[in-house]
Amino acid sequence: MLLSLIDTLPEGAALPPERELAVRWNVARMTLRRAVDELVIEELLVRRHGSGTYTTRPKVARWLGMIGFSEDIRRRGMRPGSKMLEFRHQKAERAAARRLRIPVGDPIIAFTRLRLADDLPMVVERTTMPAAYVPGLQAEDLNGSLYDLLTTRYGIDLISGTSRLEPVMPDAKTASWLGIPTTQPCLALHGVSFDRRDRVFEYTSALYRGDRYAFTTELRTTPTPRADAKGL
Amino acid sequence: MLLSLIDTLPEGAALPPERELAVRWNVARMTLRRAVDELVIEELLVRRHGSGTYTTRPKVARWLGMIGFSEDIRRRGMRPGSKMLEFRHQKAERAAARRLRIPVGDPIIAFTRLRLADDLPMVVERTTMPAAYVPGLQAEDLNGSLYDLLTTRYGIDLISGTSRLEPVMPDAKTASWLGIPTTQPCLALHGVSFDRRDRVFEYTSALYRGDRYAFTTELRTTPTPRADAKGL
DNA sequence: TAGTGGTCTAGACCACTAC
DNA sequence: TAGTGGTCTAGACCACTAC
Repeated sequence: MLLSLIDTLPEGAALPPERELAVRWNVARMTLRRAVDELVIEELLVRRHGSGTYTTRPKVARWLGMIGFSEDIRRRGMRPGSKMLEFRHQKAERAAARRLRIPVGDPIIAFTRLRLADDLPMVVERTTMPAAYVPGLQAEDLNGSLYDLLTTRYGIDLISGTSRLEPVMPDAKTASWLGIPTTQPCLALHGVSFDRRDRVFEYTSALYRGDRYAFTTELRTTPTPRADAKGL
Repeated sequence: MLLSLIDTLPEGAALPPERELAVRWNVARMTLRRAVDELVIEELLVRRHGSGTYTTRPKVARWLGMIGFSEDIRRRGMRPGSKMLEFRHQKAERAAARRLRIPVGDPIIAFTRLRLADDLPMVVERTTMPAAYVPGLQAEDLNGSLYDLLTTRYGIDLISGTSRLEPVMPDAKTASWLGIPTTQPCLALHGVSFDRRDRVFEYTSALYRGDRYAFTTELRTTPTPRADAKGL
């Protein structure tokens, strides 16, 4: 019954309150909750304490290990935001071409966004991708999750990636965007994402506020290997 | 209470019936069951319908995502090294006791080591563990891999852990150990490791040279949906 | 402060096991 | 068939959200 109900709702919509559903379906609230528990584990629903229970985004493109900023912030119980700082069409110079595995001079799109969580600046993110992969992409399209956009508009799923973390000092411009002094160390994350055809789809360099954004890993040897932050 | 009880039982032993434990601990049976549920998920217990609930037998698997410094350096094709900077027996103050989940005042061992790769300083690592877990441990034993030592001498496998990464500036002493200026940002890694009994076995704080030691992750959405380097 | 999810209770009956 | 885990009930109160 829950699944049928979810089917009738748009993504992100609130379910009726647990008490109401329990009465409607003539079960105890605890019983209803156990059913909801299962769908929460399957990530079809998310609970927000004191607020409600909500449907999630479509399952096709659901990031598992690999999630974007927006989704990650949501899972942390905050509201993601985005502010476009720069958006440009340009030609790939040598470094970009090598990273993206395209010919020098091919058109690329490069943009820089300030990403926020509950309106607080968290990270400055610069993304570069071949223009041919995202025809018609406009700056205005990028005020939310890039991954969602790729999936919904272009039917593209980024299925793997590599990234590297390093500590750096921010330059003056980045520091002012993030609202921190230039003396405060940040975490730089450089990464590439691949799509199903093993194309390098995008290259990202991001500078995170180290004081606000904790990178954590959970490691387990059995039964299902969980993550692999080399160096542990 | 369940964890303590499990500690007293051999592997594969039956727990007392749920109804009995609920009465003994003065909770509703459903409440007890929820606690058992958690340990079943963690694979410390298994249920057998109509029969009972049992402690599990040790797991087969070895290190996957979780490897120590020595092993990691070897995999990178370098020669690991270690230099003891400090080694002390002391009593757990409140913070340490809470982290290690032991009573305040219990004896602990704390040591700080400089770890090298091909004789170059890479990281200053401070480890704290309950003294009772490693009887007879001497500073001289710790010139190599701690994990190897735990396995070979004490028969202990650390099977899971969590860690957190953040960018920090080194203090003067640490900077001089690492051979860097105090103006160069480093990566701090704070982590705990658990053994099979879900005991917190050790707590580590490490400061890595960001310029020499790259933290990388590889993420894949398929086939095993577990990887979870938050923030990627 | 009203409304939401989060947790717990004390009891009932079902399903399965071990004999 | 006695004893075990599995599921459900109807209610209570707590914690958090959104206003």
